[in-house]
Amino acid sequence: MYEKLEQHYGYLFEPELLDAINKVGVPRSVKQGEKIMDIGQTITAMPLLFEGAIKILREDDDGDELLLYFLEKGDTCAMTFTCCLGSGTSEIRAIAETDIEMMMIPVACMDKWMQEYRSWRKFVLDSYHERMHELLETVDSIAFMRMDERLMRYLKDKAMVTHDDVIQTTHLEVAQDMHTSRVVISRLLKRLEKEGKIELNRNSIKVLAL
DNA sequence: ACATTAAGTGATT
DNA sequence: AATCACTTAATGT
Repeated sequence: MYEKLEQHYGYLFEPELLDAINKVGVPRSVKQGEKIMDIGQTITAMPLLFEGAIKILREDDDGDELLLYFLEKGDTCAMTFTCCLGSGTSEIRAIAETDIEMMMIPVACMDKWMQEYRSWRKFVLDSYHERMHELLETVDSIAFMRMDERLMRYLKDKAMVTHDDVIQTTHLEVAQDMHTSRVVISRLLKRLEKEGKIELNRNSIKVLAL
């Protein structure tokens, strides 16, 4: 496990910190589609991602979902930071977009290391900043972009995090992530295909314009 | 062969 | 852009 830690975070953290992480961190692997965290659940640990991607969702009153952003290797979840200061319960849902390998760090350590390690402090602050930025981009896309632009952004994003230009999904799933109806997505996808930006097949979408 | 699920389409708001 | 109603296509049993 230490090798993975060093491989993915060695350039960020000093050896002592890597040791400390290795000591308290609990390795965890999650299969694709599994729920990692749900709304209202108490947060006890923060994830350090080694492999795979996680999608972060918000839920409305009717139980409909909305994709906020993806987490990738080297990322960590900003929600865990806020929980340390506030309620301790999650405001978001996290689902494994692909198979995941990560390490869970107890929130207590996370707090302690903030004072002890400059590199950790920088890592946490940078991550927070990055998440905030991504969140704003998502807000922008919802508020200012047309649906077709938004859809294209979604597809590119998804292709990016899975490292595959062929996205395995259904129109319905896309619609739910974007909080719209399947019919709308089907129509837009059809149009994007005619424009030569994507290729459609049952249960898969190939993104050409990367 | 039949049921189920995914995707395409016209019409209406 | 959302919803309804309906069709067609693909896939599982």
